[in-house]
Amino acid sequence: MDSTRSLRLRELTRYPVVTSTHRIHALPVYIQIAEELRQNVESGIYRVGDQLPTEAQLSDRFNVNRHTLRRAIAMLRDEGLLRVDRGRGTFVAAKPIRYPIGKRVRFNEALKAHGKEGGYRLLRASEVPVEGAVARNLNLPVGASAVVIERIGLADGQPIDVTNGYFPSDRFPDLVERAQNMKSLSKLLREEYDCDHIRRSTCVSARTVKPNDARILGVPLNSPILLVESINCDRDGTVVEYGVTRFRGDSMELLFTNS
Amino acid sequence: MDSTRSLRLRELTRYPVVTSTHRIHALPVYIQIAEELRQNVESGIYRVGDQLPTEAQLSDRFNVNRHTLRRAIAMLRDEGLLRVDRGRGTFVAAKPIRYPIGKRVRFNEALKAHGKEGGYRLLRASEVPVEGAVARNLNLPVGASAVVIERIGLADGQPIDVTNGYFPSDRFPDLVERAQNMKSLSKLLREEYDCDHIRRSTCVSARTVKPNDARILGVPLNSPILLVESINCDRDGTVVEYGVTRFRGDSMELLFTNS
DNA sequence: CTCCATTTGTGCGTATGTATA
DNA sequence: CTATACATACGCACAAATGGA
Repeated sequence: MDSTRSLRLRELTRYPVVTSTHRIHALPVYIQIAEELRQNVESGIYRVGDQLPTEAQLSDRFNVNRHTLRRAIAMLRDEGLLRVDRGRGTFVAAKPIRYPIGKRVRFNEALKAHGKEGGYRLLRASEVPVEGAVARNLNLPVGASAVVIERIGLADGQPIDVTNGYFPSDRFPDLVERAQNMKSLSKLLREEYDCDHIRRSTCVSARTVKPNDARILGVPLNSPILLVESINCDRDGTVVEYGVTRFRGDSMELLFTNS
Repeated sequence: MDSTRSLRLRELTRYPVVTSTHRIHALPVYIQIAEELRQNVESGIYRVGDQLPTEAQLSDRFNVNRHTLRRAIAMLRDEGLLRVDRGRGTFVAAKPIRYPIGKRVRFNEALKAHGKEGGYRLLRASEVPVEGAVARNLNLPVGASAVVIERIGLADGQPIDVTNGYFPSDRFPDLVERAQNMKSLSKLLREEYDCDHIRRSTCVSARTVKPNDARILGVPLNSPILLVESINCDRDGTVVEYGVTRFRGDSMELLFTNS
């Protein structure tokens, strides 16, 4: 049998009709199938969360052995397009939220670009004495006072990240009280404290989630997270926030562009 | 017993002498101890890889209960400064390599800044037909030819990352052959192909390592990695490389700055 | 709870086309 | 040319997980 034949598609009406205008001949069949399925997802035939036909059905539709089809599925699973649940089926994976990192901190805007409703849930707002990395990055002596604001970032109600933001107490008087009912932190800083809140540096590494964060984010233990340390400044360059954010690794991408 | 007393240090000559100029009074003892130890590490009294005194010795030195000392150790362990091996001891953890992400791709320079010798090991250089994300990002039709260069990034001989770089074949003729004995990829592109290799965008997410990468990087399965997709352009803005890099999460930080 | 159908995961054997020495 | 190694594809069987009766 010819192992590099092109696809012979048995086009069943029950399944999305496949375009046959751009037939590919030289590529392995499993890659051709992956491309077909990718197109099906990108063109909206299968939408996020949808269950794909079973492996048996798909291998029938593409007229290939189940192994061949599984290899195509595996490719798309590896690149994050599909999610395969043993015993349940194959589903279109939720696209990771792409968060562009620029000078401004625009979390809600990034979510809206994905058609999601952003939001925060305040866990804690209190004054603490600074130490370690917090003291160092805020340029405060150890033991000085800072306001820590711990909050969960939500996308359509689902937890996406946990952030501990540290603000120098003397720059932001009464921040603890004012943070209680805020809707947007950027807005609060801008309107109440005349602070522009510009991102100076962002340091990214990968870790495994800690038990407490796993509980908050609703992910299993040993899940990967993006650990992001950000230093945000005022217009005059003084540091106004040292933030430590733990993003869910599976549903978040940080995009840095050189415009 | 006063839980917020300051440190009363029994300064033993066997241990590094502690500065007593900046006595702190209001902070919890375990934080004061953590600050002391952090200072000890930062000032070079304990160096990377050194074993700290045992918990018993340290609790004796700081005149506190072992539980109090352990809490200080835990803080420093959680923030990555120390590494605690059950049954062996406590050690100063290797500092993560901070890799500044700018317009230019300067991996070796980043390593030299950490006093490490950079290097590459070529795993594969071959021509492949493109599909999926590679085709999309290189703006090539599915099935077109690209050169894939798979290489391990080394710091002092230790694997730090695995990168698959995809280059359009027609822009880089004979790249497969020329890549065999190259020392620097940037240099090769610049000198042989008159290509400037400027970073356009960098997309970061966190994943768990795949078995093959775990073997290459020498990390256990389920370790977190930084998955970095980068798109690099020529002077004229055409895409010349689509790269997928998997960094060890524990020993690498990516630093993005808004200059 | 057990039982069972459905669905994905894994292993082995076979065959063929492609690339290389 | 042969010999070898590798990638691709198919067929069959069973294990493991899920979910409903």
